[in-house]
Amino acid sequence: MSQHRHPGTPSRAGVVPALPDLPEATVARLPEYLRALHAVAETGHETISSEGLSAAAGVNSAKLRKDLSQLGSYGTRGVGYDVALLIDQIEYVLGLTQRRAVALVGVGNLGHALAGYDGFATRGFRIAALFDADPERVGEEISGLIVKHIDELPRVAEEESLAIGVIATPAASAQRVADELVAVGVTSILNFAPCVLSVPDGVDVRKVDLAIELQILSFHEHRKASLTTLPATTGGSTLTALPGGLAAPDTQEAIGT
Amino acid sequence: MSQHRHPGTPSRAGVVPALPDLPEATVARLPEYLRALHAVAETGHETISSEGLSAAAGVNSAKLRKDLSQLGSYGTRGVGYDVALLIDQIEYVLGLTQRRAVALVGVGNLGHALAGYDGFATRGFRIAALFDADPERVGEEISGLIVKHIDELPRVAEEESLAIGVIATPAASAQRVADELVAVGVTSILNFAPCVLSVPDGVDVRKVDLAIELQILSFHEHRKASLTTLPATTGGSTLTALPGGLAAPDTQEAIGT
DNA sequence: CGCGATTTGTGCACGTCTTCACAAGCGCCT
DNA sequence: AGGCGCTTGTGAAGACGTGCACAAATCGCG
Repeated sequence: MSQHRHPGTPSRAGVVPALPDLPEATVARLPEYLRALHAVAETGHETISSEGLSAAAGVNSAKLRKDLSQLGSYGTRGVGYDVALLIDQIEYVLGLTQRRAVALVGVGNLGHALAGYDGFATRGFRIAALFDADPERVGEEISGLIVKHIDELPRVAEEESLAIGVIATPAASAQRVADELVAVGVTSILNFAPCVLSVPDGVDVRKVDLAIELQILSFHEHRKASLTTLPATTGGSTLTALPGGLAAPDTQEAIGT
Repeated sequence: MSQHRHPGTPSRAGVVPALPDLPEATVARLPEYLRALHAVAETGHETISSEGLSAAAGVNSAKLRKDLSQLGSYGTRGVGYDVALLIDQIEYVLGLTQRRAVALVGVGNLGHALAGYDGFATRGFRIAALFDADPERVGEEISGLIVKHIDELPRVAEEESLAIGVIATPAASAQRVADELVAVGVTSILNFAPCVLSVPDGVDVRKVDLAIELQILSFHEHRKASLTTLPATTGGSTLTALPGGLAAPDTQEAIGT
């Protein structure tokens, strides 16, 4: 949908800087800005201030301005940013002007959901093929796509231009799949398997581990709990507060694999 | 499985520091160390050096040592770290000595997968209840749990001690669900909906946006592509390299909602 | 018992990221 | 035309995170 047509685009509108190497922190926030901008666009506003957009994106307004200024100066002082123009710029910088093909490997529990996740389709990506190593799953249809055997990866990679791969296999298979993806020319991998992948230079890997996210939250829960119970009791009771440490968790049950 | 019994635990073994406020960056890595440690434990090694563990966790060894030193000194110079002891310590710091109950709201595409994800169960969490607002889904059984209507949240929250909530609803419902979770005492939220949540102070929110991860990868793809094509042609051809900018992506199709 | 090999724990320097604060620029109103 | 209010873009300072390099500590062996 190219409904973003900035009204009075002057002659040199749409000029973008020559992909200056943006700070990673900035790159990681651009997609969030983009999402916020689409939301703003739907409300009908044609411009938005850094204050308004930063609120919608959940960041500090100075940080947002600095981030956007790295793309070039697309704001107007006293007015704000042109929503449609900014959307175009960010999409260009992120390389979303073309719909990128993604290969998804592993159609187990999580892979199944990812294959059906419409957020990929609506935000610049197209799942080009589904793969699995389990012969039982090959042939199955998932949201309009037929699951292929992983051995067909090289053939499919030739037909489509596959640059991005998503790994949703068990950890034990992840490294092997990664190697195969790299072998057919994939240079970006999104890894959902709970393990570290080793890849050659030039290949980017991002990892998403759902359990890790919960464990980080668990830490904060633990901290909040120890903050509210410890200072309440002066000497400490439930968890004995010694000058140098707490009672050992030795007797409690440990959790693990 | 409390099979981690460090052999010769001296009298004051297991003493942990009183939850010093660790740097966020360190906290975010501890779960990764924990996962690597479990992997090492399965190989039978009783101790591991910072070099070996850092390789398994995919980080710099100095960083790992500094991280671990913040928990207290649990390594032995010349030897390394006691695997079982370190597992206990990290699990304690992360608050994983108790299996935490988690409420999952939204059993659509993604929520369905999360409900069946065994990584939660094996790494310290228990999905206590599933909720959805759609009456059609209420009553459905997913991996042993019956989906309840979101209105039953307060009742369930009283029975279980719910401190962590996972939101896997569409973005439009996420804020409302967050408010309801906070209302029943949830103080940590893992948000899969592509939107910013506003919550009171003291409530932690972590966000996972699958499309954003892909968009970040897309940026790097874009950059890699412009690096390999641009320097090849001196003056720039495909993407005209002007002193201040490139040709506009104006004519190309924009992607978005 | 002493020595060398090994590995931890950390001081220090460097780079990155964040935030404040404000000058410069823009549009609108009079 | 001029002034006023609003907003961007950025300099500078500080907080934070990273990685090197090395002293201190421990073990094993002769």
